[in-house]
Formats: sequence, C-alpha cells, structure tokens
Amino acid sequence: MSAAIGMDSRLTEDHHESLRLWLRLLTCTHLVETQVRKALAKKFKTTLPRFDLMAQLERAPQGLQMGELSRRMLVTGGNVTGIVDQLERGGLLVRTEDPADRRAYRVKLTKEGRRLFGQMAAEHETWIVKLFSGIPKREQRALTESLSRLRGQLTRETP
Amino acid sequence: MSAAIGMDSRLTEDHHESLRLWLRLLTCTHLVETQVRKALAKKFKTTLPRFDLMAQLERAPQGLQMGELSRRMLVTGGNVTGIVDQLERGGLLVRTEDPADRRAYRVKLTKEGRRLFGQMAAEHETWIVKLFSGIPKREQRALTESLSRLRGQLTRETP
DNA sequence: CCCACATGCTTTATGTCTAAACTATTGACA
DNA sequence: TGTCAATAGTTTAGACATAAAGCATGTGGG
Repeated sequence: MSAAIGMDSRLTEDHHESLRLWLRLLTCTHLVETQVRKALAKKFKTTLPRFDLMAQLERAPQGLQMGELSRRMLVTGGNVTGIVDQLERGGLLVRTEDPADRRAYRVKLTKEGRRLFGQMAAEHETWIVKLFSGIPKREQRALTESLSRLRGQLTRETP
Repeated sequence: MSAAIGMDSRLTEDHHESLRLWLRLLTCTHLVETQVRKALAKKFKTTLPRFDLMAQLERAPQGLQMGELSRRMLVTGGNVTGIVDQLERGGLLVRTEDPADRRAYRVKLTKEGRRLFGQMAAEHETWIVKLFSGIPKREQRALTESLSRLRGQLTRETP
C-alpha cells in the first residue's frame, strides 16, 4: 500500500516534470520572440514572420513554391499568401511563373530584398548571440542536442 | 594571420551555435503548441489562450486583476480583455468588483469554469507527458534547469 | 485641497495564424 | 482519351496578438 502511494506520487512528479519543462520552453521562446520582434520593428520596421520568410528564400536562390515555404515555416498556406503579398508589395520579392507547373509560382527575393535581408540577418545574429550569452557554449550545445531529439520525436510520431 | 582566421571562424561557429539553438527552441515550441492546440479544439472546442487564462485563475481562488493576468501570461492588456470577454460570455468566469479599487476587477472562475478546467487540465497533462515521453526524465530535468537559467537571463537583463 | 501624473482597463488599427471552402491545374488510370 | 482525385494556391471567417490612444480612478507633493 505504501508502495502504491509511492508509485502514485512518482507518477505525479514525472507528470509535473514534463509540464514544467513545457512551460519553461514556452516562456523562453516567448521572451526571446518578444525581444526580437521589438528589435525588428524598431530597427527595420518589419515583422518576424516577414524576416523568417525572407530567410527561407535567401537559402534558395532558385526560388521556392508557396507550399514549400508553408512546410518550412510550419504555417498554413493561407498565411504564406498574406505574408508574400506584403513583401511583394514592398518590392522585396517576386512571384515568377514555374515553367513546369502552371498552378505554382517560384517566389524569389529581389536584389533589394537580398540587400535588406543581408543587413537584417547580421543584426539579428548579434541580437540572438547576446540574448543567449548567459548560457555557456557547452550548455548551449547540450540544449540544442536535446531539443533536436525532441524535434525528432515530435515530427516522426503523432500522425 | 592564420590565428586571426581561426578566431574568426570560431566566432562564426559560436554565432551559429546560438542561432541553431534558437531555431530548435522555436521549432519544438511550435510543434508542441500545434499538437496541443488541435487537441484542445477537437476535444473541448476551445483554444490555448483560453486554457492558459483559466489555468492562471485556477491557482488564484481569490481572483486576479486583468493586469495581473496580463503580466503572468506575458501578453498585453488589450489581449486579456478579449479573452476574458469570451470566457465570460461562455459563463466560465466572472468579473467581480474589486472592493479596494474601483478601476479594477477581480476575475474569478465560476463553478462551471472550475469543473470544465479540471477535465481539460487532466487531459492536457497526459498529452504533454506523451509528447515528451521520448526524452528520458533525467534529460528533461537537465533541459528544464538550463531553460530556467536562460529565463533568468532574459528577464533580469535587457530593460 | 488640487493638480499632475500614474495606474487599470478598454478600444482601435493592423498584422499574424488557423481551418475550411473555393478555383485552377495536374496526372493517373480505366 | 475522358474523368476524377490529388495538388498548388487563394479566399473567408474568426481568434490571437501588439502598440498606441483614450477613459476613469487613484495618489502624492505643493
């Protein structure tokens, strides 16, 4: 009977451990995001989703389809439509025809888009490095490693 | 000269390490959030922000002011107004007068709100435990510990 | 006392974000 | 070849989220 109680409380502790980890994850992400969002707004009058989308395009000089952007950014297609619309209006990217599929576009950064993204990425990197500077590099590597394993769990399973 | 090059590349690696960590953090949070959001919608026809707000109130039987909710949830006041509006419309909480300050409310869960939250919290906990079940408990504790330190960095500094 | 400023909350304008319905094109297969 | 499900993208309705401005109440120094 005391063994049963012991098991129960251990189970509860395990549960709380996962919940606690989840809340920490959420809080840290939120805090970093807020800082970066404010810095992007202040320095470049832009937003985090726009920056993220441009970052995806930067790595793909041949351009990306809308659906590919959607998958890489982990957001829905309709969302990508809106963000691309705004960046296109601002002259930072263009929708070009996909020669192989008349339903699809190839979205590419313009010269101006590449120029601006270069500036933003450099600043962005220094902000991130500064925000994480309190964590030793060794610990950062360990964190990244654990989170990679978690990411694997979360993507491979749970259909 | 080769020493200078060595230092440069080491710096770049450090930068990339922080960026990589940040991207992993963002991705994992996003993946878990998506799962939980979908489960809450499917099982309880509700949303994550509403669940979070109710969770704050559950721990404060005497009620919380709007501003206190805003601070604890790390969102702006206007946002809290909207979410409280909806939960109040649904009969899950009430705004009661604060006897000491006529500008403020004390927001409290109703009996129905407590009942429903109890159900949701139990399911929520099992979802989270399941999502993190691929990470050994020892590693979860280490992750939580590192993230706590990061949270400290992020809240204490950067005014 | 009273006035200036701070605080608690709401409103407004704008930008994400999702789910679901819709259009157009593709491609497989009977 | 004709049909029909799958795919690429957009649109729509609704919920979050912020920043900034506005309203009401509290508070402290002259």
